[in-house]
Amino acid sequence: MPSPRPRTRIQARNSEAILDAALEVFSQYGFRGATLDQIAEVAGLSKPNLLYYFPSKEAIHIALLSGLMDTWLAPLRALHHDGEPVEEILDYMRRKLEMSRLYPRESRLFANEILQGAPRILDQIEGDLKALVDDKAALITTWIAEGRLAPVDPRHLLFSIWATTQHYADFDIQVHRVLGVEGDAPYAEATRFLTQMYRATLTPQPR
Amino acid sequence: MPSPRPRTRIQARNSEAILDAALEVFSQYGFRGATLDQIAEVAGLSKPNLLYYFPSKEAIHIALLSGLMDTWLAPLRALHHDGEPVEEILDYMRRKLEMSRLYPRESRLFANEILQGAPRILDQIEGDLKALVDDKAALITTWIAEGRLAPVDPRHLLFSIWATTQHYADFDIQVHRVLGVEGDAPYAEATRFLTQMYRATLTPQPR
DNA sequence: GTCTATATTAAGATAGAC
DNA sequence: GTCTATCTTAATATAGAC
Repeated sequence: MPSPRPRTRIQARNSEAILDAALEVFSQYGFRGATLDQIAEVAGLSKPNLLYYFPSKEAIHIALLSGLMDTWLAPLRALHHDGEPVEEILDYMRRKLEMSRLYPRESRLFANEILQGAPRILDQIEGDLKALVDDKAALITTWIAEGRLAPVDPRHLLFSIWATTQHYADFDIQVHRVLGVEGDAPYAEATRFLTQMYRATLTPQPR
Repeated sequence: MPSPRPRTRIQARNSEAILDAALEVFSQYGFRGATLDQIAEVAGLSKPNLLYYFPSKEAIHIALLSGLMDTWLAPLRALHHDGEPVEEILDYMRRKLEMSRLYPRESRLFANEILQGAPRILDQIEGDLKALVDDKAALITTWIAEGRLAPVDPRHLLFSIWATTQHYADFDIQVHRVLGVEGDAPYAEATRFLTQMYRATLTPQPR
C-alpha cells in the first residue's frame, strides 16, 4: 500500500518527508504519544499541509505500518533449506542484526506497536508471521532430525534471535550508555558475540 | 522513595490503587500516551481525587520509576563469585526470566521509558546500572581467565540475557499469538531453551 | 499546494461544595 | 477525602484566502 497520490515530484517529496518525520516521532513516542505538531515540525511543513497529504494522524501511522511487516519478515523468508544449517541460521541472525543497525526507527516503531497490544498488526501477527514461523520451524525440525543441528526448540530459537538483535535498536541508548561508547561499535561486537553464542548452541555434538 | 503521605489506611489503599492503575496504563502507552482519565478509570477513582494523592501526572510516573531500577537490578546484584560460574549465570538468567513472568508490566514500563530515550532514568543508567555492569563484567572476566567459563564478551552476554528474558514480557502478545497458546506455558519452554543455549555458550571447552 | 485562522475535542490541573 | 464543575492548554482537524 503506497502513500496516497504521489503523482508529481513535489508531492512525492513531501509525502516522503512526512513519512520520514512520522517514523521519527511515532517510533519514539508511540501512536498516542506522538503529535502532529511534532511531525510537522520535523518534516518542515505546516500542520494543515500534513493533512493535505494524509487524511488523518492514523492514516500516516497506518501507511508506515503497512509496509513494515513485510520488510521485517524478509530476512526470515530468506532462510533456505539448501545451505549448511548452522551457517544458514547464523546468516539469518546477522541479517536481522544488520536490519537493527540500518533501520533502528522501524524496529522501535514495531516495538512500540507490540507494547501497546499490537492493535493495528494483530492480524498480521496471527496470519503472515505465524505461518512463516510455522514454516521455518518445520525446516529447523527437519535439520535437527537429520542430525545437522543440535536439538533446540525452533520457535524459542527464533524468539531469541529476534530479541537479541532487535535489542540493539530498541535499547540503543542503554547499550551505548552502559558501554560508554557512541556510534556503530556495539554492532561489530554484537556480531562476534552472537555468532559465537548461536554457533555453540546450534552445532550438533557428536557423542 | 515511597508514595506520598501514606498515613492512614484509606490513603495507603488509594495510593496503591493509583500506582497499580498507573503502572497498567503507563506500561502500555508510555508517559505521553497515557491519560489521567484512563488511570482514574482503572483505579476506580475520580480524576481530581487522583490529583489529591499525587500533585501531577509526572509525579505518578516518577513514583513508579523511582523504585523500578533497584527492583530491576536486584537479580544481577545477586550474581555472586562463590558458586560454579556457569550455574551462577544460568541462575541469574532464570531469575530474570521469572521477573518477566511475575512483573511483565514493570518490564514494559522500563521498555517504554528506554524507547522514548530514557529521559527520566538516564542518570541511573549511566550511574548505578553502568557501575553494576562494570563490576559483574569484571567478575565474569575473572572466571574466564580461570578457565571456568568459555571466553565470551561479558557485557554482550548480559545484554543478551536482558534481551531474551525481557522479550517474554515486552513482546508477550506476539509470543502468545505466534505459539497459539495462552498463559504461562511459554515461560516453561523458554526456561528450557535458554538454559540449553547459555549452557552451550558458557561451558568451557577442554581442547 | 500552502498558509493563517479557527472550530472542536480532549487533557492536565484547580476551585469549592459537601 | 471525594465529588461536580470549570479553567486552561494542547491536540486533531477544517475553512477559506492566496
